[in-house]
Amino acid sequence: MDSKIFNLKAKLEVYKAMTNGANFADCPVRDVIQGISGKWSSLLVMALAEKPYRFGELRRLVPDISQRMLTQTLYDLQRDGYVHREVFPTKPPSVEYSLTDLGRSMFAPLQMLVQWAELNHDAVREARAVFDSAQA
Amino acid sequence: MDSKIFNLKAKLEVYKAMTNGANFADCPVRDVIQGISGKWSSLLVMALAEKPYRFGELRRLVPDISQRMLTQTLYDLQRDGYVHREVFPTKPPSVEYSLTDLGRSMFAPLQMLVQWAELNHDAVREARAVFDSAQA
DNA sequence: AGTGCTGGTCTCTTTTTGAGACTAACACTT
DNA sequence: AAGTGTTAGTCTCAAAAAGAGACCAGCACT
Repeated sequence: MDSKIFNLKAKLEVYKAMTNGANFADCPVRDVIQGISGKWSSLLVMALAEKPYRFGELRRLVPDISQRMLTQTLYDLQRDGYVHREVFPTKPPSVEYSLTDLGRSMFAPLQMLVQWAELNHDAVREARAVFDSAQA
Repeated sequence: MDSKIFNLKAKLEVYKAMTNGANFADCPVRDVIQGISGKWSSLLVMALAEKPYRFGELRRLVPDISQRMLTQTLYDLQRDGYVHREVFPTKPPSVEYSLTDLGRSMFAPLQMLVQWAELNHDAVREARAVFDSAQA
């Protein structure tokens, strides 16, 4: 019998209707936030907010990023319009990455979060310690 | 000969020394940011900022999260002290998730970023369109 | 000729995530 | 009493993403 399955489907439709306009599935905010919430994105934006950097400089500045992820994250940031990539015809050619106006504009609120992180690092670390010892 | 390797190692030490105090490898900010920069973390914090939710409600609110990732992200947020988890002895037992004071405190700067995302969604989308057509 | 620099790409392995079946204990319906 | 529904998860397996490291071209310096 698929009466069970049918009922389930009906319920799902109800849920969909109930949450329409209030759910987060097709949210423009998500579209933007996901682009900057990657593991390395915010870090690179923070670095580039200080000053433009070359590829190798960034690699040395963030030693535990793989070259592969550095390339890709910079590519993604460039695609979303946060970062400008400029190739200089030196030998060997060098590539400089810098924030665009959009990137700088996005860095402003990001910096709020970074400041919060600085101030509350200890609180988070203690929360972890408490939680871990409670679990044990 | 490993003179090549030796030189490389020496250089790496130099780089390490050069960037000490200025690199991002052991940054307390990173420690905090990474915890909230996951794919689902900020989204769930945003939802819980509105009001407390139960497990199933969150799942319906964010239809494209897997149950597995919902469980795990909530666990991580709880461990870092952003989220409080309370089990009610109903039948079947229900579990309510809510933001802690730390969570609400973190949501304040996060909201700045969300507002920026709302305002600049179109700019990002256009940057992508421009970039993609330039690549083609 | 050998070594280094540049900014990558390619391949392989490990980790993370997603999809979906499955659970226990109880309530309500039939 | 059997069947269905609810709850908040866990478990397993497949797919996607990330990390590690070799490799590349082109030129400079020794």
